[in-house]
Amino acid sequence: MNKKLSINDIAKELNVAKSTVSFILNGKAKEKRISDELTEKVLKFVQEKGFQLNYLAKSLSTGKTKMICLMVEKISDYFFSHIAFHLEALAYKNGYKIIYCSTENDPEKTRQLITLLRARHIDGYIITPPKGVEPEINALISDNLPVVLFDRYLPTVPTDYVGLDNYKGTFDAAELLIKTSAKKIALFTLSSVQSQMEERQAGYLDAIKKHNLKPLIFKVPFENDTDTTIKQSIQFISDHPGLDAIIFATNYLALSGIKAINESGLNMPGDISVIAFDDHDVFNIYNPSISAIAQPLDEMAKQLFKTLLDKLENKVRLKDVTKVIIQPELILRGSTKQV
Amino acid sequence: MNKKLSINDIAKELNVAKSTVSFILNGKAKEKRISDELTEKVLKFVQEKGFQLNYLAKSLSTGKTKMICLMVEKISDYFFSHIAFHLEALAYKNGYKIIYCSTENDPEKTRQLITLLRARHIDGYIITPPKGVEPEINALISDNLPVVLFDRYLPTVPTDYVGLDNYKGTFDAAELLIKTSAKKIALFTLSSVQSQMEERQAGYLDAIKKHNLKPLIFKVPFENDTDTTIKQSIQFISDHPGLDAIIFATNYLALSGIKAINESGLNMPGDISVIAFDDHDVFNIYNPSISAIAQPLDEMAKQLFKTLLDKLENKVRLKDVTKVIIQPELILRGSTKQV
DNA sequence: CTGAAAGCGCTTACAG
DNA sequence: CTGAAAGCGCTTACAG
Repeated sequence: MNKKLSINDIAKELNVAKSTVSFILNGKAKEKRISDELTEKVLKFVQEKGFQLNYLAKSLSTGKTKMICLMVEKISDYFFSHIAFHLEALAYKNGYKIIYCSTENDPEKTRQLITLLRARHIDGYIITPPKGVEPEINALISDNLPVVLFDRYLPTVPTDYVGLDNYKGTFDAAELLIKTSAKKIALFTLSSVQSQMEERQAGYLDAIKKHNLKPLIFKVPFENDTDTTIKQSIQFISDHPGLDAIIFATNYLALSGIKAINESGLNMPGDISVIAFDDHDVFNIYNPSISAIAQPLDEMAKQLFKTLLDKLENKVRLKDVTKVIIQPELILRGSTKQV
Repeated sequence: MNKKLSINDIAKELNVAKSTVSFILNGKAKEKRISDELTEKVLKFVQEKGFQLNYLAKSLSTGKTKMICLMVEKISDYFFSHIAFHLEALAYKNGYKIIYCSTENDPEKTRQLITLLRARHIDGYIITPPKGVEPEINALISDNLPVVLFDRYLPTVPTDYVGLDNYKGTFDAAELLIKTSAKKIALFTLSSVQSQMEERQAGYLDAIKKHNLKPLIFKVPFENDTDTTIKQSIQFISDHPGLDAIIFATNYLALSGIKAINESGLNMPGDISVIAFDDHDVFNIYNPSISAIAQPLDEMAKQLFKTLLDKLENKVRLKDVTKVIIQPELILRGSTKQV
């Protein structure tokens, strides 16, 4: 009873050709001019027996695994785990399974992951790439594997990309703060050369410049743990008296920064206004609630999957490069003064 | 150049038997008494060419895919996404890939997922099961597929389980609150029959009973959205004046509840003490910081993977059932009074 | 150590 | 519509 049924068994049992069964199971009955009667009969039998095609065998002969890889910086991050959830629904609806993995922004680890996954014959890749893996990603592309980068891109890799208009996010946030008459606005960001971080910094700088203010940037070392970031944030705040607003370039920097603001005995938004990049469940719960530049997670996942699927199903030619830039949403809450 | 090398090509190129190459690649050179010289030669060639075994073909003939399924309630939940991250490291180190999916606690969806994954010949399953899928999980087990349940279990399914000592978590939390002389302690939990929720409730009830207090339980409907939960929490709090402590049975209930406490104009811990089940990054950041009954994520993932791997590698017989109960850690922070 | 061979369970031209 | 057959790229007894 443990023995799995195969397409062969079915063919024998029903006295039809193996190929006929295969055609019917793949919905090619009409195309192959197989009688409705026979089609019915086979389908019914398969139903009753609870027969499932062996996907391994199918994959081996078709070359398609119907699996995609979701390679993010860290699957436990709020942003990535939510993208994963939305992506899952879309993938499964279209018959795809998702294998996830975390690069931890380490090029060497990322290279190994790509190698491992290639051996598995994954059909397509969604990747938040660290710098330094350009050759490996280009190799995927030149082997005709669809690759969609997201959240950050690599300038020298000509492939699909889905990401936020990061520049607009910080630009608008800075202008909003200026409208609430903030004069000394800092950006807390990462000491990182990732494209999305550079865009966020550029947006901030341009807004500051436009209004003839002085930029003030605190770069948090990428490898910091939370406690260190909090300590350094407290130090920065005390080194810059009169600081009246902070834009945080990521939500976890915001969480540490808010702790630092509290510990410095400052009030939000009375002493200091705050806007965080990337919304987070708790920003709404916090007291005061925290303003945020939100990335529309659902929309982003949709665009990501659509872009990949178009390639997987050959609706778009592999060589055609699609860039989707999603508009951020500035959500004002209690941590910023009213305009 | 795009054509992938196969084991056949290598055999021809090097003028050796295909089987020899296969043996060498699978580390059976010694066992098969193949000369070191030949082994070297093949390995070197493979290195140079960057040859990768086609895993699909290998899987088809061995019946093993070296893939495991992580089926959780919702991959974007803090707890599950962190388990996913820890599990990933362990899995990859051992040559396994992980396919994730979310049951959303829906038995019908879960059944479909199991069917889909079975067709993919996944080697093993880690599942947080909703009630109602007992037959499907039992079917996996009787087909000799390793299944480890976690976070919650199904009493009628005799298989491995890794979970927290939920009872002890709430029991200790309630006793701690009683020590801080709280008299009117409520439990906010879900209207859910999941085992872990029942254990948490039992722990609370027993501690309350032991100290001759009156239990006070608020069951939040499972299908609530956040805003509804907040509103209902505010209502509950106002319906119960003198409430001086709340234990939240999940971290997201705590987040809503804390919002409700704020909006009710109450102070933590002055008016009301709070302890949340499941720690969360932001509990440490919040002002005041929030006490929590922490699940050791790293330890839990380790035990989960070890339990599964023991079965996958036949270190433990399939029929032997392992139950691992992990001790919670009560982390006291600013939201509870000092003892 | 080698080689030929069967088998894993599918798909897909091809001839009828 | 059917059937025989090759092929996908491996693994693994088996005989030498």
